[in-house]
Order: sequence, then C-alpha cells, then structure tokens
Amino acid sequence: MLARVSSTPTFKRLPRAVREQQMLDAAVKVFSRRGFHAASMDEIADDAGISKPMVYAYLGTKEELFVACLHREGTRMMEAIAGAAAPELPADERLWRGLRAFFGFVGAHRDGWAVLYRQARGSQPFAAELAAMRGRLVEVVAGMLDHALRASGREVGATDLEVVAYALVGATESLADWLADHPEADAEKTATRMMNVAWLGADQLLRGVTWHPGEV
Amino acid sequence: MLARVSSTPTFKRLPRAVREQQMLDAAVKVFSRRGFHAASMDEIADDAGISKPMVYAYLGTKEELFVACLHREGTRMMEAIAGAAAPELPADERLWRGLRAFFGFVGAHRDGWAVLYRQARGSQPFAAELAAMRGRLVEVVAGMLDHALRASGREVGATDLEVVAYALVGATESLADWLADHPEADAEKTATRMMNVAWLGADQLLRGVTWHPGEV
DNA sequence: GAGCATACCTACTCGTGCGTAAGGTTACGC
DNA sequence: GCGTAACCTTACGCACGAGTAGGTATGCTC
Repeated sequence: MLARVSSTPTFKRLPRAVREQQMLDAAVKVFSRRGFHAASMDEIADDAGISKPMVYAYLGTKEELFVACLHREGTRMMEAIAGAAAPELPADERLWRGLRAFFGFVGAHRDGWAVLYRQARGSQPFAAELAAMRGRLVEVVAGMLDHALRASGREVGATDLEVVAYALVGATESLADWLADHPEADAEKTATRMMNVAWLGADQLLRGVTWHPGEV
Repeated sequence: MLARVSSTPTFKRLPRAVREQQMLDAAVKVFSRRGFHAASMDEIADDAGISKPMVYAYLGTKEELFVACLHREGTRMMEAIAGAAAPELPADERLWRGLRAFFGFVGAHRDGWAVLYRQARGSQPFAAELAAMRGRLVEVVAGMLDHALRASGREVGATDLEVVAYALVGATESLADWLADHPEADAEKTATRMMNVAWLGADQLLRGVTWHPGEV
C-alpha cells in the first residue's frame, strides 16, 4: 500500500469532465482487450489511475459504462462519416468518401474500435444501441441508392433497397474487422477494395441489371 | 422434489451418445436465447432434462460445451454448403447453390444459428474456432473466384482475392443476421438478393473492370 | 484561515454460478 | 438373484467481481 506516494508525490485532483474522459479511455481499452464480461471494473479503474468508487460515482454501473463507451465512439465515427459524405455529391463520390472516412477511422482506432463493436453484438442491452447506430448507417446508404435510382428514372421496393444496403454495410463492417486484425494493412487500400466490390455491384444494379436463378 | 415421479414413472436411462445430443440441443437453445455469459449450466442441464454433473461428465466445462455447440453447428452448415456447391459447376452456379444452401440452413435453424454466431464473435476462446470456420469459407469463395479468373486468362494478387472474398462472406453473414431477425422473410428470396449484390459485383470484377478514385 | 463542497480513498458485503464430492438407482452379465 | 459398472442425483465449496459504506485530503470562497 501507499506505493503511489513514492512515484507521484502530489497526485492531481482533476475536474470531473477530465476524469470522465480518462475513465472512458481506459474502459474502451480494457473492454476491447478483455471483452465485456471478462473486463473487471477494478482493472478499468486501475488503468484510469483512479479508484473504483469514482467510476461508479461518475459513470454508473458496468453496463452504463459500456453504453457510454459505445455511445462516445459511435458518435465520433458517425461524425467522421457524415462530415466526409456531403449529400450534394454524386452517389459514387459520396460512397467513396464515406468509405474512406470509415476505414480511416477504424484504422486510427484499431485497438478500441472494431473490438468494441464485436463485443456489442452479443448481449441484449447493447444490441439495441448498436442496432440503432447501424440502422442509421443502413438508412443513409439506402437513401443514397434510392436517390441515384430516382435520378435515372427507376424505382425499387423499399425492402429490396434496405436489404442491399444491409449487405453493403455488412461487407464493410466485415472488412473493418479484417483491417483491425491486420495491423500491416492500409486503410486507404482497404477502402478502395471495398469500393470496387460495392460500387461495381451497385452500379450494375442501378442500371437495372438483375440476376435471377437459371432454373426454378 | 420428486415431482418427476408422478409425471414420468420410469424415466429412461439412455446411452451416452443420445444424452450428449440432447445436451447439445439444450445448450444451443439456451446459449442462443441468453448469450454465453447469462446462460447458466443449471438451466442448460434443466432444459436437457438431466442434472448438472452429467453435463460436466460428458461435455466438460462451460467453455468446452460452447465450443462443442459451435463445432457441431458449424460442421452441419459446412456440410450443407459443400454438398450443394460442387466444384465442377460454373462459378455463378456454385455461388448460387452455396448461397441457397447457406440461407436455407440459417432459415431452418434461425433460433439456434445466427445467434450462436453472434455470441462467438466476442470473447477470445471462441473467436479462434469461429475464425477458423470463416477462414475455410473465405478460402472456398476465394478459390472459386480465382478459378473463374484463371479460366478467363486473368490473374490477381492473392491478398486482393482474399479481401474480396472476405467482403462477400461478411455481406452474407450480415444478411443472415437480417434473416434471423425477420421471421417473416423468405430464405430463398434473401439468397437471390445476395446473389444479385455478390454476383453482379463479382462478375464486373472478373471482367477486369475496376474502380479507382477520381482524384489522388 | 475557517468552512464547505467536492474529489478521492481503503476495505468491506454479498450474490451468483461454476465445478465437484459422495452417495442412490437401474440394467445387464453370470 | 446377486455383483458390478455405468448412469444419475442432491447438496455443497469456493472464487470472483459488482457495487457500497464511511472516512480522508484538497482546494476554493469569503
């Protein structure tokens, strides 16, 4: 005990807002390394250089803490994407910029990010939060496709559009996972690859080309 | 206590193999409903109509049990796909049949399946098992693309191929999630939609068409 | 430089659920 | 009909970690 004294004679007393950010940083790190369940509040507090009751005082229970992490990171990502893909641009340019921003973000937050998302898929309370975020993304992509379709005088059922958007988002998330697992990989290049898959497919679809089973 | 006596006077003594399957069925059900952590061994044993120590005797610890579930379900799925997509068929036909088999499988095992996969993403021990399985799938898809490419005299870097395959698999898994969440949706139709996205995109790529950023 | 609010700590309680020890019960061979 | 081995049970130990009670230091205000 009291080991702290020797190394840090006068430990700082910091305002709440600062501590909260430190805690969130630590939480993201630990949650992503250990997973939600295996992460202990003690370790998070320790990593933040603070004691456990402080965490409870500021950010509440473990679940609330996790939701707070999810929320902060999610918001940051959404902002990064939204800032890049302005609605006035043509569809391909919007898609490209959105993908660039997305993969750039994941590449920069490798440690915390993708793993945080991998966690959230699992248990009920967070699934809702995550589903909402993904829902917004799907909506954006679907809207983009719809816009492009109408521009070329075509139209398609809402469900079809949603499903295609869903597939695109899924593919993108999947590549984000891949990127997070391959530290040597380049975010920009990954974005280009995704663009190739997504756009060349989407482009064909937008032209009204559809595939159908040979027999049935 | 002893409530069992009245309803089932002579309760069967069953051979190990049968009990193991019952336990796995129960485990899949409970894990998928509750998630790995929230699931309790007691509930699983209860649901299997057996007592806890039996589960430990036959399938080992909780983690081992989960891996066993993952393994059984994964193997079944792989067999369903492999049986459908024979290597001699042309690429589009293989892809189509593979997707049909996959979505058919997920549609039939909605409850157990997708959710089991959603769980496995999370914590370390299972991530390995799942990654291995997905790895085999990616390999199959990549091999298929490579085959088709060589047939048309073209060639592409191994990493590119892997990444594209990865994206395709990711999109497919994502639609599987969607399917699992929408009970009213039709597996066949979902497969067709996926085929549209995947094939029209892949077809373009196979023709050597590539997209690249407008500026840079 | 007293008082008060707020940052911060150590050290505990207590529920939950994994895994097991030790003992009944049923089928089957002889 | 009796032993023996496999099947199956009830009831417990025990660790781990979420959340808390109650006390201490610090800095800001007047």
